[in-house]
Amino acid sequence: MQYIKIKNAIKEQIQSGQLAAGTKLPSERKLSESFKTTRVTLRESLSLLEADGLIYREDRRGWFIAHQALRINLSVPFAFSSVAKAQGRSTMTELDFADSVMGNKESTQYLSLPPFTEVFTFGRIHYLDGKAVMYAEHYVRADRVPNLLQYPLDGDLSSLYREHWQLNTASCQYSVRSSTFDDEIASKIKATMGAPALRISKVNIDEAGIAQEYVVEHWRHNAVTLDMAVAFTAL
Amino acid sequence: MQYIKIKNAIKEQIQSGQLAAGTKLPSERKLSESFKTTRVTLRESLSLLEADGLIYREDRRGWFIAHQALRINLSVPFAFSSVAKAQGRSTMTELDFADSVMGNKESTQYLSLPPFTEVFTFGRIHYLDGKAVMYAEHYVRADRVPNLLQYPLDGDLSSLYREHWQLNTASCQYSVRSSTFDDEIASKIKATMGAPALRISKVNIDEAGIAQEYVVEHWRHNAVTLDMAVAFTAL
DNA sequence: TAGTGGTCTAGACCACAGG
DNA sequence: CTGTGGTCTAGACCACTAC
Repeated sequence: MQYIKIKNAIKEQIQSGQLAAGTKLPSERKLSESFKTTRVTLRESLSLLEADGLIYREDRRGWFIAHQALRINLSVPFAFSSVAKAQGRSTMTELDFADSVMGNKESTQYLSLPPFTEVFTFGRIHYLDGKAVMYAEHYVRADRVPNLLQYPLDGDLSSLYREHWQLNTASCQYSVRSSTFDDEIASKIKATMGAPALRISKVNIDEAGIAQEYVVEHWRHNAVTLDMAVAFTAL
Repeated sequence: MQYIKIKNAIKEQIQSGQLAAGTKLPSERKLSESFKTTRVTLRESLSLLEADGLIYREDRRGWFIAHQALRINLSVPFAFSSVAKAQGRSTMTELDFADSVMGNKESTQYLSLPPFTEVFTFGRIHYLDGKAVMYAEHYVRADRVPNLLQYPLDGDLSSLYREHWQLNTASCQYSVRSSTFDDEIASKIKATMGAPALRISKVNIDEAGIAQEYVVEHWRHNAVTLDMAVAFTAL
């Protein structure tokens, strides 16, 4: 099981702090040579480290030392950028597309809308320390946010909703599961198809109990740790 | 990219409902032959399907069609067995080990204990529909549950704590992240080392706000989906 | 243009599972 | 004992990245 040994050797190098996050590893050919093995075996080690979250890859660009995971506390309302800033990380958000469409099955279901209702949908790419770590698909009830698409969609959305339409999120419903990147999303965040991902879906509900936005976030699996506090009401 | 095509072919077979959950796939050699490729490429496809959660493997036994994920709602107190039963699934819990030790760094930290405090620790293997899906490590303040180790530890723990020591969990702190199985845990649940996993850590806190138990759950990544509802107090 | 990662082939040996 | 999955070798070609 030399691929285990290789994995551990690389792991030690990383954890000893020799290598800064974001550093590119040597090429697979060089690594396989220095470990006296073949690329196939070496890639086995790299895949393990990727699954472990210690390294990640950018499609056709190579392997890089992973950054520390961002910690997100789901128990409080949060904006990606402010959470990151509080942890000393830099962020950027990029609008991928925006459109007005007939709601699909998922969005109408989560937003409790009748079929064929208009929804605004848009996709955003989120960067952490210069690296794309998450892709978010948004679905918003069109009747609640008229002309949404005329506003800038690459900033803090909750502020936008509040300022222009007096909408606040009073509660959220989350669903979290492990998944992988499909072809389309992988290419948007320069990941490889099939790479491990964390899928977080979120329904934002206003004070009146009406679901107004449905978001599906696709995270590079090692980029985030979710925290939450739950208080049980007396039974 | 034939491994994509093979992946999709197998995926279709599974999703068309031809194959029941838990069914073993044909051997890798047979599959690679019928897809006219090599085992290396075929295993690439299988790995993708594993990451996708459609199949899983048991070490050296082969590949199996995955069951549907268990949905767990973290917002309410729950027992593994009752949640599963409500979803029509059968469960079993097995005690792996139980011991009294000096708390390690992690457990003393999460339980807010001074160093060198005694804690009870035990491990449990959780089965869903006959398959091992999760391994849980428990750390409990010894002073709160005297003689804990003399009681049966393969049942519902919250009932046990309540009946014998009048302990209730009033709130929980969760932390969720993607990870992989290490050698030890993999072998306990017959997974393979490095297979994708979901790591859920939980601190149970009583009515007085004292942390009494720290639990780390290691889930086969496709075996569970986490739901939660969060209400934000007015700001 | 040179080198890289992504993909693929055609074998091989071993330890373990299951009969 | 047979067949299986786990591991490994020594190549190869292509499309893309980085220069």
